Amino acid sequence: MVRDATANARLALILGACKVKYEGRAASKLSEGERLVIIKPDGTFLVHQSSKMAAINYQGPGAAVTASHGKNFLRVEASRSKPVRERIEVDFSRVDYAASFAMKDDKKIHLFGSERELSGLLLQDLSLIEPGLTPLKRESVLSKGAVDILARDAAGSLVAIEVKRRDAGLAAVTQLNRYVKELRKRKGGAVRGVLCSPHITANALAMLEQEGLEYCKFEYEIGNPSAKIKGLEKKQRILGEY
Amino acid sequence: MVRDATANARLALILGACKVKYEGRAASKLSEGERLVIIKPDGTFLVHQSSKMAAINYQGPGAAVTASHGKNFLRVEASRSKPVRERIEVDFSRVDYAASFAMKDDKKIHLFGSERELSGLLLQDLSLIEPGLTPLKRESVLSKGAVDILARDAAGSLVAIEVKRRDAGLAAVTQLNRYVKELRKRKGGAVRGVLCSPHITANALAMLEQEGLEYCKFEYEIGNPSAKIKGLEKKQRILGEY
DNA sequence: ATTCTCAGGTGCCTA
DNA sequence: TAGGCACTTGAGAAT
Repeated sequence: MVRDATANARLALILGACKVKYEGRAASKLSEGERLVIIKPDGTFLVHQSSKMAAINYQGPGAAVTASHGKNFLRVEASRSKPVRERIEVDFSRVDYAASFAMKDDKKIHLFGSERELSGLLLQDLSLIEPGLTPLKRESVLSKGAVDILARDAAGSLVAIEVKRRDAGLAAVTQLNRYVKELRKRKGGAVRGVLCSPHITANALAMLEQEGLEYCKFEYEIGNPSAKIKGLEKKQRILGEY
Repeated sequence: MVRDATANARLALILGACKVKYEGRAASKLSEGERLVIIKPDGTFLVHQSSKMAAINYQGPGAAVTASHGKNFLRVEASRSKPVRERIEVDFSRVDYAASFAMKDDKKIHLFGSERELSGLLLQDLSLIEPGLTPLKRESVLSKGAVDILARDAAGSLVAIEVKRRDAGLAAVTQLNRYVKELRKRKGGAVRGVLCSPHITANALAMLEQEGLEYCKFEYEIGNPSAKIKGLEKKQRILGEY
């Protein structure tokens, strides 16, 4: 069944008691228990336990799957050579269910409320952040990463805006700081940095202020087929250093 | 079947043609196609397409699953209220397979080669990084995050060591930089920062050097039941600023 | 409950 | 291919 499934790009399901061994980027051992093994038409190989979202062992698209069996056991293996040589070995002592299915699905998901979408909404009306802001560029690529929004303020300063769809933490602040520093070095002149998110952690806010960056809180509502910026609240700072 | 499975903490599998709608932290729509729906005993709800590792729609442990049907359709819903109110709706126009299974598995995976393990190995012999290093603390907690290893060098300087099990990028450098800056502020005196990883990106190395931090490359081998540090190669720097 | 970091992260996109 | 980053990130640990 497994051989037929992999040969004909069908979905294979195996449920039963098994041990699992993995060696590759890391290594793992999982002693006997009941698990669900999923082999997708594209070679994706998943071993699921009875709880949690993530597969406990896995192999990405393109894995080579082989199966062998004796009188009282079934062994299924999955291996690939990229990103490194990896191998999963599943040894079933008992199979409760095994079958394969054709599975046709070329549909792509439409996701609303992504950071990219929010960034686009903000770009359409930068006055929400501050009056007098003129949009310059979206996703402006620097040598290290890309600024979500690049704008110019009423005083002529460059403004780098980083958007986060959820909590902004320390990483968001250092990320923005990197962009601002590179822009100052490359373009010279005054460059401001504004972090926009629905929430920021206390540590992140402290660091942000210490670095001379600014924060702008916003809320959004996920409607259909899009998201809406509901409100903005600017954390005002005295910008003496500019 | 679904009701029985959720009531008795059994695994349920449904395979068929369906549309999927999601609304919660974000929102999504997926038009008709053949998918595999997995409902785990703990409430985990997964919708898998025919390719890729990740579930295209999902709900974590604790989701409430309900099912309803008419003559020509089956609707399965999953919802939860944390972290926010969320809901997935799967509408089947055709069911190819549906069944539930008991699934007992309390085994925990043993993983080898984690960052924590590597960090522990390095701690056991810091001379691998540099002669004269004395271990002070593992996972030393600062106000913002925790340093992997804290040590003192031959000259009496504090050394913050950040370990990455694979590629170190810009984020790793800013992370280490944060720790070093906080240690300098809190403890005063000379504080060095060393990033240890098997690989570092060119940008990250440039930034690291510009910030006055150091890099130490290492390789490791995943044996069984553990990992071994194979070799280390120190990127020497003149530390005039200390 | 908040915040932080790791993950065999995965997946996406761009130079 | 390499690198930078978002993700309905998930999951765990510490405060």
